[in-house]
Amino acid sequence: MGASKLDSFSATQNELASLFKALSHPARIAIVDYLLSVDSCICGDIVNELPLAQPTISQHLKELKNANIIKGTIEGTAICYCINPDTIDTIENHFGMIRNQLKNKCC
Amino acid sequence: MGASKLDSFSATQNELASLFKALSHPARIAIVDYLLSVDSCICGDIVNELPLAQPTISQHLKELKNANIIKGTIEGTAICYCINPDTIDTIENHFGMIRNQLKNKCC
DNA sequence: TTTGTTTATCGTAATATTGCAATATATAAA
DNA sequence: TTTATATATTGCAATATTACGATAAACAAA
Repeated sequence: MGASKLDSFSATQNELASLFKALSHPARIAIVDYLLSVDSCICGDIVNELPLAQPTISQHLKELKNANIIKGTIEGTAICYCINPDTIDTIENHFGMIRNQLKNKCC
Repeated sequence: MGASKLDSFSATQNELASLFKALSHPARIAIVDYLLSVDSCICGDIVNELPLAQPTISQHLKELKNANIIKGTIEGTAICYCINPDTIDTIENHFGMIRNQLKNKCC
């Protein structure tokens, strides 16, 4: 076979895995880093920042957008992408829960 | 081509991406969930908990171990796997930094 | 030593991801 | 309308991931 047995896991487990998958490529981490470093939410020039072709960047942006990690607003010809703080919260909360469960454990 | 251009990104970006990649599969999320739900750090029976064959689980455990998300101690014939709190810290800190950078931004 | 138990590795098929050239689409400006 | 600019989509080759049967390795108990 191959390809994961998604139906065998809970919705939450699949959603979390999708979020992490969206962040599992260095180019996408670099895009998030760049969006955080830019003071205003101007974008598009991400293509000039990363050593990847425009279609590749577009693809990575699409994945980040599908995962709700970034959001894009059309601004004339350009598109203004920026981080979606809600999704950051979701992930942060998950690790908070892990931290809570880790108390009272061995290891 | 295909396969990612790892050399083009910073060490930190690659390391973070690797961490997230280790968490990017529902089976591995389920393993982490299970390890958190079990009071003591007894393992091995993860195979009975998940709808996957033993070699597949072993492979997923290996990836989690390589990413330092879990650690395993040999205990006779069995191996006791448990969460590595240090790596949880690392990821949590990263999101803390993102949260800080997000203040004073638009969106 | 032989047997049973637990975990790891190998080999391989099915599928998914990555990257980019070529091209399409959409809008602004001339 | 024509031209330039910004982004998305398509198609495809290279590579990586996922899953598992078969088998190996490591060790405890009989």
